[in-house]
Amino acid sequence: MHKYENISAPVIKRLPRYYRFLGELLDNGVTRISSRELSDRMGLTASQIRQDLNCFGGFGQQGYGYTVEGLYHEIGHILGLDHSYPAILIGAGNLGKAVAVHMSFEKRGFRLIGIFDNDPEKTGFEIRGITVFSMDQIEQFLSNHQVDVAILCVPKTAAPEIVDHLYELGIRNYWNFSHYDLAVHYQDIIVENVHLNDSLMVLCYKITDANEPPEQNGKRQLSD
Amino acid sequence: MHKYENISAPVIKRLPRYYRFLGELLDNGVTRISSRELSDRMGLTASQIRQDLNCFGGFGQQGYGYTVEGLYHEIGHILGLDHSYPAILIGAGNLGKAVAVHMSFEKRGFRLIGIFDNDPEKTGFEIRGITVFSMDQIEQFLSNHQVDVAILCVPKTAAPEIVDHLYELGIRNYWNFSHYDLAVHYQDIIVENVHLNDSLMVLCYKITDANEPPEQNGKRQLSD
DNA sequence: TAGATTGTTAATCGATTAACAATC
DNA sequence: TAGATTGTTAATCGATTAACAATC
Repeated sequence: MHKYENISAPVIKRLPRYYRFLGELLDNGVTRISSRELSDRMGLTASQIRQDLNCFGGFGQQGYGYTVEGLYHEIGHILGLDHSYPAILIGAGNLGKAVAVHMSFEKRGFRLIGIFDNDPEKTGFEIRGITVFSMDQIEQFLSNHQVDVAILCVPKTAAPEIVDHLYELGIRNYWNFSHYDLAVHYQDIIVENVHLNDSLMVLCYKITDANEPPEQNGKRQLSD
Repeated sequence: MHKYENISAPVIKRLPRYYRFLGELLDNGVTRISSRELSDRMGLTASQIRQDLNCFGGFGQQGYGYTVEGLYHEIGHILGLDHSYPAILIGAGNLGKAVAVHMSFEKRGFRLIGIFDNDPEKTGFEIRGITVFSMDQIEQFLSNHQVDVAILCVPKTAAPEIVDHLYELGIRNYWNFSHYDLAVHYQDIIVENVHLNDSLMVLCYKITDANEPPEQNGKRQLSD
């Protein structure tokens, strides 16, 4: 099914955005679209869209373009959204709670089946219909449930020990909100990082750079 | 002060990570470090570190390396963390609340001075010592307070109208958690996106691709 | 001084854009 | 058939890596 080797990171990162735009078009009742038209709406080149799509196969038709619905589902399939990887959330603080309540895991290839926290004050409560358990109970939980992914919403300081434990118990896929650099410490794992602090600092850079320009020249840098 | 033009997006995105690692070294009492040593710890090349840093100036010393503390502060300054840009948060749902409570704005060049939400059920409460106001009160608030940044934690459906309003009131910098594509609609703004759904889908891709390999070959793709 | 490591130039690699033949 | 638009190859552009002279 998935036979895609050597797809570059930039291409992979663009897929969700294609998916989003195609979903909107679908909602608006648009049935077909050319790479040119899509590129105009998304603010990139038609060439890039065609190159990106052709990493995975020829989904279009010469002289016609792409079927919106077809392409939408193809990309969803490429992304693997038709899976339902069982995931557990570690850390039921503000961020963890927000992630648990906020995300549509089911539409994104996952399902949340467990929530754990070290703090006794936080255990026992229900979030999204899931009871928050103590970290001590993870091992037992994992022996009863297949778990593919751990979502790390713990402070950096707590992360090393927790990950060490999870790794030992066989978890190899991580959605990492902590600022612990997982990939540096473990080689055979899959990590997707969400570093909010980093993002905020990048924003700070952009604002600072735009507002304190060199004397002769007030150009903006519109990167990303 | 900030005289950095044409710094590429990849370089800018790496700066927070340098800052993070140097902060750790500083905490651990390390006083000097070579590009080689740092590259080993971070999992990239020494060449890249030297190239990146030399976009902004020569912070090292031949034969010695870099002073950890000096470089840490230099990068903090490059990022603009010594600012205190006043920011308002739009949307006090789970995500907005988490962002408000969770982030150390002061360490990242910002300060949170206002929170707004459309839902009357959410207004009146205090989050992080800040009373949540109704969206109707934004205009008045902005006439009394300098605000540089809006943090958008609103649903995609609500975003266009809200941004239209904020833009009209002069807000040009956005930390965007909504899935509304700001940059496509407004050209003269600065946006830093946090698209959690996109990140989750990228994780889904990576897992799917690693677990359903081609017949003859189970190579992993360790991108990013 | 000799050793180490930077700053910087040159070489390589990869990603994006342009062009166009294939074809619906 | 003629027009349109893809899939794909070639050209360009940019980012990363390697090399080395400068220098602390």
